[in-house]
Amino acid sequence: MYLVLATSGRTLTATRVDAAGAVVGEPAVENLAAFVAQTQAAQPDTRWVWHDTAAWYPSLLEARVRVNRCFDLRLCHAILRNSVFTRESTLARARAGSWDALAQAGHAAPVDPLRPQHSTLFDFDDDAQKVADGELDVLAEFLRQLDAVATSREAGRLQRLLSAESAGALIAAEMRFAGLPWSAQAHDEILTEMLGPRPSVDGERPAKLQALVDEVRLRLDSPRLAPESPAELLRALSVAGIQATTTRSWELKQLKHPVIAPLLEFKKLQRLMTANGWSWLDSWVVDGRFRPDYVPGGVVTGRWATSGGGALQLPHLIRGAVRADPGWKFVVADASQLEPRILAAMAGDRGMVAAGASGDLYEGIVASGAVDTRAHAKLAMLGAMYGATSGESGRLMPRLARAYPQAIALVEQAARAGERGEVVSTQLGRSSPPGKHAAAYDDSQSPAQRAASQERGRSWGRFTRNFIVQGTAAEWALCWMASIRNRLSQLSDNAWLTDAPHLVFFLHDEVVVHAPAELADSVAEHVTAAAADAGRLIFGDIPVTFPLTTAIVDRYDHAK
DNA sequence: TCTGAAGGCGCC
DNA sequence: AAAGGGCGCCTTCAGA
Repeated sequence: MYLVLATSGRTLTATRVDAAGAVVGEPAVENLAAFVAQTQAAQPDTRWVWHDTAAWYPSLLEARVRVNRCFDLRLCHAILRNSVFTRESTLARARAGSWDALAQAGHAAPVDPLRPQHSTLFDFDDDAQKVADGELDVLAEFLRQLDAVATSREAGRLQRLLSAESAGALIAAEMRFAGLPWSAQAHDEILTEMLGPRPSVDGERPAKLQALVDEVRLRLDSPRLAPESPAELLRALSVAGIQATTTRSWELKQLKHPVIAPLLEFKKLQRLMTANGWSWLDSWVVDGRFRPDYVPGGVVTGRWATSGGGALQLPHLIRGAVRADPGWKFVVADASQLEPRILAAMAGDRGMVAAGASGDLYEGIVASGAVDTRAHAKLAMLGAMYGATSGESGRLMPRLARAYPQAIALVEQAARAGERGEVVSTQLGRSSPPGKHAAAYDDSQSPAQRAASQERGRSWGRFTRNFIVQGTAAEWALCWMASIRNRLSQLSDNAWLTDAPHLVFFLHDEVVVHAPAELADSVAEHVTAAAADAGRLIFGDIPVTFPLTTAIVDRYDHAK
């Protein structure tokens, strides 16, 4: 049963819709949170339909009401609009409209971490709500989406994708609500240890950073050098007789000169301070919690993005600041070699699936005799999935193609399709954006123009090659998290979200659950079982395994 | 003085 | 060691 929520003027409407898309009731709603809670108590499998989870759900969570299942029309519209599986649908063939604008806008507005994103449901300053009120017909859009799925030859896959995408939206809102436990004191200790004490004057360098600057200036005989300026640094290096074309660390690493070591150290610490230093701490950690702004579906491949706080780039250097509450633990789990396993399963490559069965896919590839070392196996796989053409990775790739012809053929086909300007799709039916870079042979082009156009085509081919793997891995991760969420809420039997085990962090192929210590073992078992659930949801019963590395720890940096 | 591109680097 | 996919964020720097 679906319940479609919408605002009309200042009133709230709810429309009950059955599985076939027929309207079967319009219950009156006085208080949304109470309505949701009561409805779910009577019918736990109700699926709430709304235009944007990020607009509706935070205020429900503030009222201590969780939603079991939802249908996020904004995210699902973006999928159905592009998918080759719904190409012929009314929804896909319609002219661009306000739902496309909403999907495109995402929720790009920067978020003030000190305040919830939407203080009330009727905050008419919010763009998404304005659109909802003025131009979006929520019920009509929902029926169009149901129709697009029902008329598709791949309705089952799409249903699973839309359901996983929507569950992801709920999880993102819940993780932001709960926050990642963060010790500001531990963070400050890390910074103090590495950089020196926090300067009392703004703009002043911490002692250890200043000492490195002094040493760099001395070694380059350049007393006023500002080493954070690439242009200045390049000039100073040149004067000192060092031939560098850029100031990138990996290029500097090749060079032999007394300035290189302190310079690299300076760059590392400078990066730490500007990206995750004291000012980051001040703006993103409040009351012992880091609340990043996740953006589900923010990447074309279906991966999540973030729009503040940089949660998906959290450096290993500061993960020691992530501390479980007293009496609680973190259950940290990451999927081993997720993308190669996804590729093996998508291609139905029995050899590669078998290579992964023992637990370490790369060792399995070595054991098959295709390459000689684990490092080479990894390099060759990365080359296959990213489209390496040169270097060691490019040289190793052909050996992989001989050993695992089906898996390699799948990514090669995706690359060729992209080069021809065609669309490719993930396992559940998220399609790549239309290609603009089909290699065209035009006699009027100069050889240089033709070469440039071919390179654009190849570049788009590398994108589509990677798209099918990265996108399907993202689907696996969404299914994994959705299953974890379901299992955890059953485990905790109606306890409120943050009083029971709950997801607090997600990083593409890795999750962190914050759990009371006595439940940690049980949570770890459910997280492992959920990985098997995800494999079945996406690939059915083929015998592919998705092993996890799991740890129960007090601090995130102790997980590996 | 503001804005957008580019350099650089963190994560997967 | 560093070619190949996807990002976000901070800084510098050039141009309006």
